[in-house]
Amino acid sequence: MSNGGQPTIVSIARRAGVSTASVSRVLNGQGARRDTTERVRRAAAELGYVPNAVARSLKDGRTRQLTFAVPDIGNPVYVAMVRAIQAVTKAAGYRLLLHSTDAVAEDELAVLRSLGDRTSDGLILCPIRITDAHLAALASAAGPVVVIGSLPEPGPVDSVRADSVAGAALAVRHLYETGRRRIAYIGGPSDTVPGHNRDLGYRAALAECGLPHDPDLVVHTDFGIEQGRAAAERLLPARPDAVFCANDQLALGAAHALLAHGLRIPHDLAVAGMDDSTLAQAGWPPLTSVDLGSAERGRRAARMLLDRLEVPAGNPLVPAPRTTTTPPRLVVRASTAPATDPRR
Amino acid sequence: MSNGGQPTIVSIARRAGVSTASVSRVLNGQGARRDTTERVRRAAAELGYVPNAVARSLKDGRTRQLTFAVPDIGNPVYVAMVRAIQAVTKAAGYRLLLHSTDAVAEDELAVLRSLGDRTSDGLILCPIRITDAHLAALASAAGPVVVIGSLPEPGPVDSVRADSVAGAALAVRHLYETGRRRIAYIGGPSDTVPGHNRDLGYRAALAECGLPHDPDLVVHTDFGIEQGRAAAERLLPARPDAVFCANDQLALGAAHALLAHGLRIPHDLAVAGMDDSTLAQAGWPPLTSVDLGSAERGRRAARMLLDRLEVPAGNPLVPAPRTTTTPPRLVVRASTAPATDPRR
DNA sequence: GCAACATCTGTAAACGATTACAGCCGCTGG
DNA sequence: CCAGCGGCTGTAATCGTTTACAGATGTTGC
Repeated sequence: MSNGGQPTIVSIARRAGVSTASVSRVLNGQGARRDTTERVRRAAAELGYVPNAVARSLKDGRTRQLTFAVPDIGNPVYVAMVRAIQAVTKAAGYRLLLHSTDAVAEDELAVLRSLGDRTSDGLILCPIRITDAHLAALASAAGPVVVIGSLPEPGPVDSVRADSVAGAALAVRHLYETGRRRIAYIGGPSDTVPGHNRDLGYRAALAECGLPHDPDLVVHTDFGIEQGRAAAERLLPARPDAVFCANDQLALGAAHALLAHGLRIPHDLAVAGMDDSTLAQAGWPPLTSVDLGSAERGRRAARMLLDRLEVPAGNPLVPAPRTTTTPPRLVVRASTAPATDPRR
Repeated sequence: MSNGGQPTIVSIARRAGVSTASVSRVLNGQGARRDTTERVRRAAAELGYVPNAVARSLKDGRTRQLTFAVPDIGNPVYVAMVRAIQAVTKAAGYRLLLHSTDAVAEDELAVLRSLGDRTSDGLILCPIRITDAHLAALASAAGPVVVIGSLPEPGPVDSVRADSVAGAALAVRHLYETGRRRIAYIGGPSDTVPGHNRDLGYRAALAECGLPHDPDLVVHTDFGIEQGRAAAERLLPARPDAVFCANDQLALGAAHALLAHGLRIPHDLAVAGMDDSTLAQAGWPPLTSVDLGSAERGRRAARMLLDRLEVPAGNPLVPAPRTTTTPPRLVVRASTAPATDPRR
């Protein structure tokens, strides 16, 4: 044996005194004479044989591996996706390759290209911005891809998106309905898709509620707890009675800043975030947030990908790319209880 | 082309009018005539050739993939490990397969066995308990394994452990030094290695500080925010002046319960957790915690694994398994500032 | 102009599995 | 007793790469 001593189908064949074809057949449940079957089974067991997945992959052109390219595993939103995806793929007998892109576009494109190396059977890509280069690369991808994020319609591939416009509006409307009138906004970087859309939702809901859009009540910054803290500091002079944040991290930071100033939440100011990550429950007081369905998006993306892979053999009809949207859901917690005096 | 239209080394050879050997050589940087080199390069570019990693793996017996078997990606501690591992493997040109075991021993053993399928070149295993079956499987693993966790000495494989005994002691001593005398403990399941060790550290530090071990001040439960809340409720009648928790999740839950009772942190009670995960910073007030070096453990595990893999060819000397321990580090935050009246 | 040598190139054999095909065997029925 | 048939089995090709070896080509020096 030229390899590391690992038994192969050949060693089994020799030991059992049969051909490699028979070994393969027995081990894969094809018919064989009782005698042969037994000898092969025994030899395999004695040698502790484990089939070489690489060789098998080469033969039948599939690896039973899927890749998930995620921008930042530090963010609980993506953790939720990883979990959901992992659960689906595991159940379907696929392994999961985790690729961290660090939100670098060049890296995302590299992953897309590397689909051609046949290392995995499909890819779930979660880009934070979508450039023309992305669209081009998606259109000519060497295998099935599902994008988690918002592609222009009609997209080149399957995609799952969150409705963050509606989600943001849900939160703002809720703040309005609980009596808030000076609703500040801490937004993420507006050149990202989520950053931009949440912005839109904020403005739309303000308009709908008949509230003016006051630039003094808006701050844009990067996502992060520390950034939320700093942003809240900058907003305080404008005397908001509520702060809506594009993200739970920002909301948590903002809440800390407010509490540090001796303000009471929700008595003096309400705080709401987005994503409904574990951070929202972890906050004090627990934060109202909007669940954009991260886990659900992961689940759906994984399913769509598997659907593409499990086309019954000899079916050349490739269905057109589909897009699905997960509905947002408002999760009300203590941080947005109505102000004690509704007329304040 | 019998496959999905993917160009292979054969298509390039045909197009460039050379043999496959030449193509391979050119593409792998071996010497070749200028003319040949150019023709091959051009043909490859025109066809958009990407080498088939599966075939290559089969040939040279390595996949450049590593597996990380993690109990629960929901836990920030493991997220930190995944991140650190991913960073190291990526830099070394390895892909990372993430396998979620859901802390099921049977599943951990299955991963260990599946090392034999040559899907990945090595495994980082993070078991939550270690049984004899684990030890046996480790000893006969089909490839290099690094365990993150505490193996009996001398271990069958490389391992990286945290010193949670010392870590817990650090926290308890800190509480003592800031004037606390009735230090309660919310522990994790004591049949897990971390659960057990943190327990030991708590007791040791109490003894060292000359404090009695009062069973009324101790509660054991599962890890989780909700569990922390419930546990704190049960502790209150015993009138502790500090709560040390085996985990940030527990600490966060406990803090919530205390605040909900109108108690002030740290004025009335100090709270400290362990792991120094993002939850600790997210808490209000920000929680003192003990960094057990999750990221560092991930990093070291990855490095040790790579060390095993990159043995200069033809070196049959396999070094004995090594064990390394990451030192704990106390991170003091607002939740354990000294009580206002030091004599209370 | 030719020998000696260096450099490049092609042929073919691996890697470990699956599988089409053909051959062999034993059985059944006439 | 033999044709025909069905079930097992073995041989060999295949997946896409890398690489040892041998053969071809070119270069240099005399």
